[in-house]
Amino acid sequence: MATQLSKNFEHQSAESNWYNHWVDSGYFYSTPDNREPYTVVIPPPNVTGVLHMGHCLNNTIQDILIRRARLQGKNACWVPGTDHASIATEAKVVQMLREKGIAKSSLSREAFLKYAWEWKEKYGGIILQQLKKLGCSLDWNRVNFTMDPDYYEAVISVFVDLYNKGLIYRGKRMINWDPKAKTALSDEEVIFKDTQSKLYHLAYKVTDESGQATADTIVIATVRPETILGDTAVAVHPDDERFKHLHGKYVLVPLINRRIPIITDEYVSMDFGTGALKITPAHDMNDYQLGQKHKLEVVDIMNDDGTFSEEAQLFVGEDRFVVRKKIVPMLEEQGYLVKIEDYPNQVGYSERSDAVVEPRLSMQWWVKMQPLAEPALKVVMEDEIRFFPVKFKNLYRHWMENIKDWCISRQLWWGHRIPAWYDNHGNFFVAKNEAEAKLQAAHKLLLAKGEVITEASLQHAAQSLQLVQDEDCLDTWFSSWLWPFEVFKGYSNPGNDDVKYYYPTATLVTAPEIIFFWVARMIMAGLEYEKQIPFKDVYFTGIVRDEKGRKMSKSLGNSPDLLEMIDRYGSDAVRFGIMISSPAGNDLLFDVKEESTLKQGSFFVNKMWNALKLIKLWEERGIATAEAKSQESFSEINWPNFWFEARLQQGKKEINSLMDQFRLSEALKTVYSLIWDDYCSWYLEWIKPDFGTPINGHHFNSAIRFFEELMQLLHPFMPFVTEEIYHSLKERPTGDDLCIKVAAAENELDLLLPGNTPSGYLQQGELLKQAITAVRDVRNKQQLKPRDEIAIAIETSQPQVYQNIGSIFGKQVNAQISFGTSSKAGSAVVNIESDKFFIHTNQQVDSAVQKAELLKDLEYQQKFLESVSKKLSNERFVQNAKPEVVEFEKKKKADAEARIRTIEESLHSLQ
RNA sequence: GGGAGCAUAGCUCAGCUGGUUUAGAGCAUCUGCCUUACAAGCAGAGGGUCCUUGGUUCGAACCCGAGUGCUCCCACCA
Repeated sequence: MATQLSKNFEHQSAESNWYNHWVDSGYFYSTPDNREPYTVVIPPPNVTGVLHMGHCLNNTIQDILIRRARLQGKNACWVPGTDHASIATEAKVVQMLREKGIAKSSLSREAFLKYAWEWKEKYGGIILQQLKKLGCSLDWNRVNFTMDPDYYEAVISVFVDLYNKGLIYRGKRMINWDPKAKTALSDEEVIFKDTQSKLYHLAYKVTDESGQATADTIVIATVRPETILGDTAVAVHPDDERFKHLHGKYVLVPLINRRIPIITDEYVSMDFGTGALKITPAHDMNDYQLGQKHKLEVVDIMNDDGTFSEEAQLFVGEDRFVVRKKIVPMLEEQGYLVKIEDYPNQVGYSERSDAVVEPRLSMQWWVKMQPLAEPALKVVMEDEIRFFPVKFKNLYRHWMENIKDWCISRQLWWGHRIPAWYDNHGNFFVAKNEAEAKLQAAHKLLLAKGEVITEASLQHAAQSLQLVQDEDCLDTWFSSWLWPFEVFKGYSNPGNDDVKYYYPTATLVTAPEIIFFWVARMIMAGLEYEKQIPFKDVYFTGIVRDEKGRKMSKSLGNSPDLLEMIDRYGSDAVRFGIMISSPAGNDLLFDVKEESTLKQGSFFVNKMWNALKLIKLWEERGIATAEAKSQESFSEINWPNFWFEARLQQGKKEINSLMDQFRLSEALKTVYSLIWDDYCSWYLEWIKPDFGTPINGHHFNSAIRFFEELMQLLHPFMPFVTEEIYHSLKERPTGDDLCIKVAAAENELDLLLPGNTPSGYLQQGELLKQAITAVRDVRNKQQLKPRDEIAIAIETSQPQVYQNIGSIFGKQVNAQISFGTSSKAGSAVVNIESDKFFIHTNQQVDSAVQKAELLKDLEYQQKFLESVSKKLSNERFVQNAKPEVVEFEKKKKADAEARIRTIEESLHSLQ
């Protein structure tokens, strides 16, 4: 029965219909069973995020992997979820409040969090809805959020556990301080601006043994002369000859005459400034580290609002910039100032208040990384976890071998609050909740008082205690590092069926920029808490750039509106467009203006749609069911089917191997060309019936079966149009959907090719294609219209090769075919291998064109022969090269010689 | 400053263990076609100093050294 197909694939309605059908049929839901699991956990997008190109690439890749696993008969489980993203979300909420005229500082923590949760309820999860439009086959029964009650508890409990294991400690750290907003800033919130600064050269007096100033001085260079009041050393390079006589001596800080040591460190560069560096541990990141290394005193000369403190001795209560203005003339007056140079440098400004950021020491929480990093490095180096592409192994090793402790506290409210409580004696207690913290405090108190500790006395003492919880939150990554197992409640409910079945997960797909933030830490947490790696393979995607090579970002405004693109081109086309040029780990240029790959994608959809229309047209016109009369005619009739079968199996193997290596864009290119070139351009043309004749039944049935198999191959990449075509090809019983149709395993690929090997069919096919193309080329060059009839005489030593393809050949080039030597004056000639094709036509052949073509070919072959002969006459080549290589060169030589003979004969016949 | 990577057709990229490479694909270009699925198409064609340079080798796009240009990550230099 005839099916009415619309002119185009109507993606807008079809895509959402299919998606709903898949979800309603439960195809994306997974529960443990006896199949092999294939698990992927989504890198949780920010809860308030919206879909951008990065997500699109990342999630398309995951969907391709998951859908392929499903078609391989595995139990595919893709877990969705979102991240609370403390900094980003808090910033958005603060901005929203500011627009309403509410300052965060005017709100209590509770009131702020209420706004934040309202915001999350309103905007959270929009991105997950957008992923549905993209076709992502996520298990919607398993949505997780890093601040779900269970998850929150797991994070807190991991903190307490690591603290009890001695892996979490408190320590001072240099942070970016905003003196205007009086808050700490994360590195991401600091904007560096090019600034024209001045470099002040200051002379420090060197002291003698009694501590008195001598005439000797050492000159340092600084852009912040006001900070000299906090200096606790002067550093020089140990090999610097200019200062060797000063090693171990002391100098006096100008104006206040504090005695500080001269230290040596290779950190100091000899060729910058004066080669001598003042060290101010309290007010400079690097100085702080040097200070730690050399156990220097820390003198903090500033208050939290940027004014000078008592410690400074001078300018107490005055602003840092005022001090800078005042101190320079003072230094000059007293003879300390040697010179002032212009010096362009970068100065950090607060993203929020535009104040110049002040590096400042503060108490933070830390995770000791060394013990966690060692096993996590090992599993990657020994390929228990494989990285694609491998180049990231090096990067990973370098970082893991030089790992620094992880600062996990953030001066934010939105997130997991640090489970530490303080009493007013400077003690702190780490516990899962306030009650437990109080018990700890009570225990300590009773112990100190020497009182008897009983359950009752503890409870009693605890009741009267007042503790204050730490104000800070944990770094977002401190929750997301638990993601691969906690989405299955692996920590909160250890050893449950889900975590046993799904963990370790199969593949993690993520961006290389978070290899340290996230990937490395998940490996650590997985090994620490599940005693197993969290995933077997990590696929690093590229960075999406625009046509000018710029990273796509909101601030540049060069990120296209994805939902609009999906509306216009369809999800399949968008997926195609983004995948066709994105090899693993390589950046991918996405031409937003031209949208060329999107167009290519939608052209491809259209092409397949038209192939479907052709088959439907054949069906309408009736199918010839007559059996072949003989074995010969059976082979001849079925030759295109056998050829395509062979080609298809070859393609499948190639695609499987590419997919196994995560070479997804190449796999897609291979399917694309298999469908467009081999199936549409060659196969369908070869079986196309003559006008007015019905299609042969063997051809029709094979065409449908091949189309189904091609749709199955393409389905992971372009799920919607493939499902639609699959259903349009035939009536299907309920539940017969491409989305879950398990493909034959590679070792089951039945060739069923009678009387020949696949390579025989493939070779014959190549010959046929070559012959057709060559004759068409002659037609073009001789300006023969496709309708002009011609006759071709093939002169060949092995006519049996043409037995099954002769008639197709004749039809494709619109020619009468005969065999034998029948060169005629005025005919054109082409050479395929060592066969000659004489083309007879009623029209006058342009023999100059013919001759030129042949001579060009001849020249090429002669040069080729020359290079091969040269190689073969090189004794050392014959001696050293592998025998098979030499053999091959000999064959190349023989072939070239035969070919040259053929061309010469053809040329001769033209005379 | 430290580390990593890249450089092949106009553009985006393949080219795996050095020898089917006198280097492939897609897009773009050019020519001819409204041929009864598809002009969003069909048919055909042209297009390369494999960044430069030195070396290793019988043999280099591929391995090594140097140079040039670009990109990314980390630390952001008094």
